[in-house]
Amino acid sequence: MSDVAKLAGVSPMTVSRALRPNASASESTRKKIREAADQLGYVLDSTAAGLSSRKTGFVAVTIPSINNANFANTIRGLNEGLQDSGLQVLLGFTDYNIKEEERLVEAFLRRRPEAIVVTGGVHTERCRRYLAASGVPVIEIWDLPSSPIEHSVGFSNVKAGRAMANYLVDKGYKNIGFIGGNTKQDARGSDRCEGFAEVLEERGLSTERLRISEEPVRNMAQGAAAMDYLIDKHPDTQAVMCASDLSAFGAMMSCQRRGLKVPEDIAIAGFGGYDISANAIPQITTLEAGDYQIGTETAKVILSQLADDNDETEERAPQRIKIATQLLERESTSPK
Amino acid sequence: MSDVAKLAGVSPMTVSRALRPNASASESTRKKIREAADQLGYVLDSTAAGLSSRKTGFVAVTIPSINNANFANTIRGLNEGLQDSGLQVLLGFTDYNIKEEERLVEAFLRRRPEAIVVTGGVHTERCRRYLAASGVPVIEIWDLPSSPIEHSVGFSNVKAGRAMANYLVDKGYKNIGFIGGNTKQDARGSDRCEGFAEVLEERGLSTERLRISEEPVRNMAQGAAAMDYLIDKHPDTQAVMCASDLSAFGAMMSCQRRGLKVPEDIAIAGFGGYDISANAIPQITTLEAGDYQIGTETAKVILSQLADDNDETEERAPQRIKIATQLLERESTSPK
DNA sequence: TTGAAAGCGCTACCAA
DNA sequence: TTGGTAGCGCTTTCAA
Repeated sequence: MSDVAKLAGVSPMTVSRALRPNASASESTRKKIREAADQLGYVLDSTAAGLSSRKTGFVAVTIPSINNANFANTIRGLNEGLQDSGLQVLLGFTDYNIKEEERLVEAFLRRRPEAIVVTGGVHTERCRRYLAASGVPVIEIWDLPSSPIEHSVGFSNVKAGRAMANYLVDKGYKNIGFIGGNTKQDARGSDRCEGFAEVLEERGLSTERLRISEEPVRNMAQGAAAMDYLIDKHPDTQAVMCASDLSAFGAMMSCQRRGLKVPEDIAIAGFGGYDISANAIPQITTLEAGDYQIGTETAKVILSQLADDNDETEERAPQRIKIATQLLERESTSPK
Repeated sequence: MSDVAKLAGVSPMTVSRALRPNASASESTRKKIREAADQLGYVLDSTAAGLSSRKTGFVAVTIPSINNANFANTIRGLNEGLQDSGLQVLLGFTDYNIKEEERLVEAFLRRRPEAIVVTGGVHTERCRRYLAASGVPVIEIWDLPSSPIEHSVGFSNVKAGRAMANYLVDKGYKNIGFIGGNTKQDARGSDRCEGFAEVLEERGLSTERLRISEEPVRNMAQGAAAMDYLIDKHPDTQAVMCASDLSAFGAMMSCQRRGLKVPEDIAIAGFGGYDISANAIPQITTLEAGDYQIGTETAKVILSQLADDNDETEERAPQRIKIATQLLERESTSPK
C-alpha cells in the first residue's frame, strides 16, 4: 500500500481511504490512486483490513448438504440478499451431523464472522455455548426452535407434517404411510413425521405405516426402496407422504414398476417443492417450504442487526421470522 | 491470548505454539494451556494468524451455480479431499457469467487464498491477468483448456459431445437433434454441442436440429419446452441429446404427453450422470462426467502444489489431470 | 522447550 | 480532505 502511496504521491492513509467507498477522499486523488494501484497490480489485503477494523466481512453459514436443492436455494437467496453489502458467505456442510456442525462452527468462529447462520435448532451443548458466546448475531434457519439461541427464520416442521396429514385424511384416505429416515440425523424431517403422526392419531387412523427406514431416505433410490418395503408389508396402503420430493419420485417409480397407478391405486405426496414435483407425470403434490425466501429473509435479519444505527433500539431484540409454507395440490394425490 | 498466557502462567508465545499441532511444546504445558483457553472461552483469531504467517488457509473456488448437482458433487469431493489439511473452501457463484467471475476472483484475491479454483477455461482478459498474477496455484476445472492458466482438472467437452454423437449414429439414428442453450453463457455446454455437430457432419448427417434455444436449457421445464419446439419443427426427429439429464427428463415428459414412446418413437440422451437418469422410467442414457472425482483430484493438485517439500521439483510444473467420462447406455436410447 | 522483540498490512483515532 | 501515530492479535526469528 505504501508503494501505491509513493507512486501516487500521497500518504498510505489516503490510499486506504481512497480504496474504500465510504471514506472521505476527493474524486481526483481517488482516481490517481486507483491508477497507481492498477499499475502496480496492487490488491487490497482484507486479512489485514479485517484485523485492524475488526470487520472481516464474513457471514458464516452451515447447511447439512450441498447436494440438496432446498438448501442450495436458501444459499442463493442469502447470497443475493447480501450482494450489495460486501458481506461474503463462508459456507460449510455438516452432513446432517451436529458433531460435525460443532467442529465447523468452532473453525468458523476463528475467522471472526460478523454473523453466524446455522441450519436447524438442534445442536451439541458445546456448539450452543460457542454460538451464544460468539458476540455476533446468530440465526437458526429452517426451523423455529422453541428455545432459539437468538434469531430464527423458518417454519414449524411439525405443522408442515400436520398440514400434509390433514390434507390426505380430508381426501378420504385411511391407510396412510410416511416414508422417512433416521430420526436422529435430521431433526427437521423427524419433526414433520411427528406432526404427521399426531394428526393420524387424533383422527383415529393407524400409525403403523410410519418411519419405515432406519437409514436416511433422501434420494430417489432410497424412496423407491422404502416404497417397495412399505407396499410389501402393507399392501393396503392408500396414500404416502415422503420425506422429500426426490424420494416421492422414487416411490412413484417403484409403484409404476409394480403396475400400481398413481393416484388411482396409491396416492403419493412429497416435500420441498423440488422441480421434479412439477415436471413428473403425474405431477407430485408437495409442500413448498419457501427455501429461497428463508435465504433472503435471513439476509435481511443480518443486515438489520449489523446496521450501526440501531445500537440500542428494539431491532436488537431476537427476531423470529415465520416463513409461509404452501401445500401444492397436484395429480399424484388427486384422482379425477 | 495474553490472558490465556497469564492464567496458564506462561508467555503468549508458548500459548501460540501450544495451540498449533506442529509447534514444539511439551504435552503438560499444552494441556494446561488448553484448559486455560477453555475456561476463558478463548478462540484463536485466524485473521491475525493469517496476517502474521501469510497463510490464510483459504482455497477460493468459483462455480457457475450452487443449484447444480454436478458442481455440488465437485465441491463435495474437493471438501473431502481437503478435509485433513485445515484448508477452508471459500465458495462463490458466477451464475454462468464470466464478468461476475471476474468480480468474484478480485474479491477473493483480497482474502489472500493459498490456491484458486475456477470452473471452465474461459475468462475475461482482466480475470486471466488477476489469476496469473495471483502468486498462488490456479486450477481450472471441468475443462482442459488449450491454453490453461496453470493447472487443469477436467475432460474435453468437445470429445464428450463427439462420444454421444458417435454412439447415437452407431445406433442407426439419422435425424438427430441436440437440445442446448445459449452458447455464450456456458462454454462447456457449447463445446459439447460443437463436438456433437462435428460428428454429425463427418458422418454425413444433417445438423439442422441443433442448438434449438437461445436461452439456457438446464432444467426440466426448459428441456420440455425445447423438445416441444424441436418436434413441432422437425417431427421426423429420431434421437436427441440434451444439455443435461434434467433437460433430458423434461424432454422425455414432453414426449410422454404427446404420446411419443421413448425410445421406440424417439430416443433421448442426457448428460451429467444425475440421479434422475438412473431412476426415471425409462432410465436415461447419459454421459457421466466424473464430477465428484474432479473435486478429489483438484484437492490432490492443491495439496501437492502447497507441499513445501517440493519447492523446485517437477511437481511445480503445471498439471493437466484428465478425468475419465463414461457413457452409460440405458433404455432411453436402446430399443429392445 | 520457552521467551522477547519485531512486524505482518491495514485502519481507528486524533490533529491539521 | 489529508497525514501521523498507534495498534489490531498473532507468528516469525533469534536467543536462551
